[in-house]
Amino acid sequence: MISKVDTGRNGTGTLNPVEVETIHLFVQLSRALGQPPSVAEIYGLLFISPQPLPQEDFLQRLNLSKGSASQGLRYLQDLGAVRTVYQAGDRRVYYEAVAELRNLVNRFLRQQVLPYFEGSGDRLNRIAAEAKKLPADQRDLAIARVKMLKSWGTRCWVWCIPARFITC
Amino acid sequence: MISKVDTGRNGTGTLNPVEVETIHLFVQLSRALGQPPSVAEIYGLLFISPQPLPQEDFLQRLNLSKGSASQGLRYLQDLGAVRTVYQAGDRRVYYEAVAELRNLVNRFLRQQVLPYFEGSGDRLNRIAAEAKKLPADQRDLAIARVKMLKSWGTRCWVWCIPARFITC
DNA sequence: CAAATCGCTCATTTTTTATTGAACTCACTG
DNA sequence: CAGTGAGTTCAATAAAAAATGAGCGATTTG
Repeated sequence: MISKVDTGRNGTGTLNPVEVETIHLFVQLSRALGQPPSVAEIYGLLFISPQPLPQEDFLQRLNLSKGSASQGLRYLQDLGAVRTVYQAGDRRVYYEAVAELRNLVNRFLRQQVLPYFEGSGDRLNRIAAEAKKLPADQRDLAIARVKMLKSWGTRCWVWCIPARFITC
Repeated sequence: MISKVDTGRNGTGTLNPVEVETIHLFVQLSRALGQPPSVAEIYGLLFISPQPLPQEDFLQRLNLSKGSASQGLRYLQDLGAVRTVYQAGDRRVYYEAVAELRNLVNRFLRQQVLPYFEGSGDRLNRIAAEAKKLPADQRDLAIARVKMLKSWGTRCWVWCIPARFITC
């Protein structure tokens, strides 16, 4: 991946130095955040592209397989990091990056993190119930910790997601 | 891992239900954040423990290997998620969880994320320099995007890290 | 309607990551 | 100073994750 490089405009199957470096940055970042490299490559390329790109571009310019491109784009779309654009007279679906940090962080927290604190199964409430049954020397701390975990869930919202963004 | 369960106080080699559930929650969370399960298990157990624990406890109660416990604890300590406690009359090192969300997030951002935006190699400045050489139709967007990436680095600080925490 | 295009799915393969445990160091202890 | 316990390191192994691509179905085109 990220093998072909040229120095001028991006002909088919090539990446210019700015694209290479940008993609590389996203790939590195993705490691820290536990995201697959192929997804980072896709987002990186879109992030630096002046115009929307069809799937084909990812296959050719990033040397991705059809599967990776398809799944990666879907994942990014679900995450709200990418949106589709319809191009007149072209059957293919074009993609463009949604390049707003706040938006990205919000959605990441909402979709990947919050569920564990507010899962429909209400795991935290179950833990709290169990905690009350513990022997005295463990109970107090356990109850306090569970309360703390609940507050973490709440804090995610308060912290990063201004009211105008809460639409779901 | 997380195999032995009992319902009373935690004898050697066992985990009570609250511990199991808490650990499980952290293990799940760790997936979303790209952290190894063994690290999550260690942190989860410490998080819910009323008193500091020595390495031995992780070997026995979580069934971890010496290597995992040692490396995991070190990793958590480097991250500032765990601190050591000295226990009178015991040669072993005891650990306790640092359970402050802000602290954890700060350190994670500072250590795992920020470096890519402010690396000593100044990757972003190199990208910016390259961007200026691009043909007109790509240059403007590229320059804007690089500026945006720089602002992301800055935003990390402004966002989550009140001045009183910046001590390094 | 046959042929071509686009893109998805998912079983398999490849690659990466995490875990293990034997061998070691260091510091105490009797 | 031999023996023991705590803890680390790191090469080997096991486990998990990511990537691949053949095989589909759906849609368009001539």
